[in-house]
Amino acid sequence: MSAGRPREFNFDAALDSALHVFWSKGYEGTSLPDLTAAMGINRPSLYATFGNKEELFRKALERYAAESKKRLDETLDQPTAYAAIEKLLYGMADGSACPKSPKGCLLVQGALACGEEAQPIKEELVRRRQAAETAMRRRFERGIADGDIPPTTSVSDLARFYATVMHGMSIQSTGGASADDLRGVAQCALMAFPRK
Amino acid sequence: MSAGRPREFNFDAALDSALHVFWSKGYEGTSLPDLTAAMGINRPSLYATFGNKEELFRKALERYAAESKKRLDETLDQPTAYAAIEKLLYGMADGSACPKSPKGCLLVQGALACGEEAQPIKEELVRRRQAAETAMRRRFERGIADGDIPPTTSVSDLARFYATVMHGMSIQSTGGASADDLRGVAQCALMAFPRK
DNA sequence: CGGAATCTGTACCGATGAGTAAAAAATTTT
DNA sequence: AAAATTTTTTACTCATCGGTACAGATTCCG
Repeated sequence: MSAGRPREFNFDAALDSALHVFWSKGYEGTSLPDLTAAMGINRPSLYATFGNKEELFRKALERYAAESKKRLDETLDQPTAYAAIEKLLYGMADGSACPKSPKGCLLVQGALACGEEAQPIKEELVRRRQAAETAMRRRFERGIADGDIPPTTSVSDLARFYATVMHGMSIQSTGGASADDLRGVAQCALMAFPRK
Repeated sequence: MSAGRPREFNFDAALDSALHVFWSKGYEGTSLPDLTAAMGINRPSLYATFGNKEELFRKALERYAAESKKRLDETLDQPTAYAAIEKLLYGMADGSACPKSPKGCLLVQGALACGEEAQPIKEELVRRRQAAETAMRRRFERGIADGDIPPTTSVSDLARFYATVMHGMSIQSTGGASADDLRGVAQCALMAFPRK
């Protein structure tokens, strides 16, 4: 153990609390008092441990994205591309019902339209959404290689389409859509999957 | 003409400027200096003419929604439900390319995740998105009556699906997607349209 | 011409925003 | 037991936020 007074809060738990606040209120909608209250620490502790508001957001985002990417990769690892996207969409529909997590996806809710000060955050989220879309596209490329997607299919269009649906589901979720509503959306979206 | 010193700015032009700022920065991301600068008026004039920030947003939203609803109704008025949704989706894809308008849809960008103070705005936007979805559902109901949609189709699921796609397109647009990218999304989405 | 009415401009208000200085408290090392 | 180190706490700074008071300017109506 290092010298000095030990910190009285749990790093990961506090970061998780911060994540939840950012997730539900967005970057701009979250104030420092919001954060310190949820994290159960006072301001100087926050600054000493996590840096300023933007750095804290990035750390929380990193945590979210790591977990998120893990689940995405697991979910996409199905025998066929169709099964992969099916599981992804229904997983998102059911995940949005979970009452302990804020509605929607942090990559969408975090900072969509914002003032100039939050612009770097917005751009970071754009990059992360791009990365998710790319992961889907790669899965579709494999689908073509595996022969379960017609080879003439534009995988970038298809990936962009399903990314779009998922972003839209995030909006629907914050708008009050139920898990059942979202399953209906998922079902419709699957009808667009290319067939030979 | 009424008595008193005449106002030196154009009401509609100023409201349009405010709309553009809210549209690109969101409700929370927009400050009063942002607004007064864009509108070319000073603060007391803004308050006297449009009320406070929230009322100004509502007036701008009303303007946006009126125009938006007009276009929606026109677009949906096609011989078949398929033609209607096709025109709607491609119209949105092309509309997002227009460089004089901010990216995305105000109903999505305006206030998605926000602090408690902006909550009423967020809820208002949810209602307006609902209204658009309802308009689409009604068009699909007509499609069933007209016999150009299979009668077993769940029109509420279908309307929610296309609403979801459009919300997602709004996200994609702010993320830098081109009109061509969005046309690809529209094309995929149309593949989900029910066929007998 | 003289109010009455309305808009413009400056200058301000209190509240809240993010961020920090500095002393007190708790622990390890010497 | 004393020194060094790190965290906590309180209290503060300065900028910006939304919103307004008030005086000066410009018009209409009598």
